[in-house]
Amino acid sequence: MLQVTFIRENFEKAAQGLEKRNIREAQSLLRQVVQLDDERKGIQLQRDQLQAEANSISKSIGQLMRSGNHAEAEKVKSRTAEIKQQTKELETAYSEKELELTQLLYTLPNIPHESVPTGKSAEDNETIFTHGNLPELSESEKLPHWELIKKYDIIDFELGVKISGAGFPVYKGKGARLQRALVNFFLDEAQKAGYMEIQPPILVNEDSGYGTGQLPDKEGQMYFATEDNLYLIPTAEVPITNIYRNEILQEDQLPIKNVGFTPCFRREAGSWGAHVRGLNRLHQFDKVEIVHISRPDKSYAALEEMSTYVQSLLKKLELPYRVLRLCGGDMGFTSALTYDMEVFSAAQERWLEVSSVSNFETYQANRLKLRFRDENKKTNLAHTLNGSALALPRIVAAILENNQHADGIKMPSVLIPYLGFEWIQ
RNA sequence: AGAGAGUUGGGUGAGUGGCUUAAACCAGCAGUUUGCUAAACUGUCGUACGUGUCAAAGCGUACCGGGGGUUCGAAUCCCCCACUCUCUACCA
Repeated sequence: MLQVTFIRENFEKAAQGLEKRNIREAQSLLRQVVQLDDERKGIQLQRDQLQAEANSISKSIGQLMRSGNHAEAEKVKSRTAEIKQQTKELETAYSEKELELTQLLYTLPNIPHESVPTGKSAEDNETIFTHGNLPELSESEKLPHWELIKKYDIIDFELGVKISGAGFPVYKGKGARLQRALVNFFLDEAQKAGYMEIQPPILVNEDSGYGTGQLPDKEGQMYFATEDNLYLIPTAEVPITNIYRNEILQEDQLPIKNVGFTPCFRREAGSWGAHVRGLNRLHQFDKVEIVHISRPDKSYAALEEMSTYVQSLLKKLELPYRVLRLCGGDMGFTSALTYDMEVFSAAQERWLEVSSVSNFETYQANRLKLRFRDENKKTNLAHTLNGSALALPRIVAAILENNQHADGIKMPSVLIPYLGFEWIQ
């Protein structure tokens, strides 16, 4: 969530930022924040002073008791009743005010970076880079991936329905090998690029959900194990970033670069439609995720590094792609700047999002209490960033569609050492 | 899953209702001494919010696994929860 001190010191900038996200009444919402915080401070001052008085009375009672002056002690005691009552009231008022403030802050998204274009929807996103030529398939060799996987019997949706339900495909034979090859390729590349590999839990507790911002708003998106109060992760971002929750890092530990492979689980309630056939949207899918923890002054350089890295993967896989800078209306709630990487899927003739790389600045770190100690030994909130590198299903869809021939599908050469075969036939 | 024992600062670890402002030691940091290293000595050493200030120092409040309660006063007593260890059971 946003920091109140930031809002106080950058009121106009914050208001303009929220307006870029099409939030009406941004000024008035921010004024409310400042006012609630003022009220909170006022109550805290009264409460603390009263508490100080109570503490000193208690101490004097202790001294009287020790010196055996019980009568005097009893006398002083009687005076504490009123203070106690008042303290209790102030304590309650303080908690209420703090809760009210927090709840208001939870409703405010991150302030977009100045380079974020204004806009309402995905149509207003800015294409900043395009790479590769769009493949031209003949009409006879233009099967969408949901037909190709049947033709070659490599991914089975019906079987998934039998075992689990819609959106839980079963990967078979060369389909399963392709999954494993991609995961290993992505992890090896990340290691070469200086990332430390993490294998995190894929069930997380409530605190972790709040830390990275999935809670309180998006609990409907996560599967929940009620018996144990644990959520199935929607992305490895959650467990990996929460490693650093409530930590004060030393400056020489930064930047932190982690990579993790996990399955991801999303309920996707109510988001099914014409465009989500086949591998385009699933309840369970595999993803390799990269996470950076950075000094504030280095975080945008880190974002560019991540973007370049993700693009290098797409180039090696020989997939045509484009990079979008998301507009204010399409950007995720917690992000300050997001690049989406989309690959072209030749039979569907659509761009598919395969990675989303974001800088959250201090928005997550504030909830996470993720700080670092700077050269003056002061603690500051760190910046968190993450991105997919990469999400598998749509990559698989594009590889299958773009490389299809009449007699089989040719695998990208970079994967062949991992696969042990060149063609799916 | 059952029984028992635990959870105190970066680490070890004392502390069963008020001289605890959480001892002591180790590690860390700064300094003194010193051919160098080591050692010794001195000092310092938590977080958050508030207050104060140009900034700071200082001061106040809270925090001893988390939450609630008893009390004038809680690390200490009571209740709930989480986690750790040991034994038993089970299991890959």
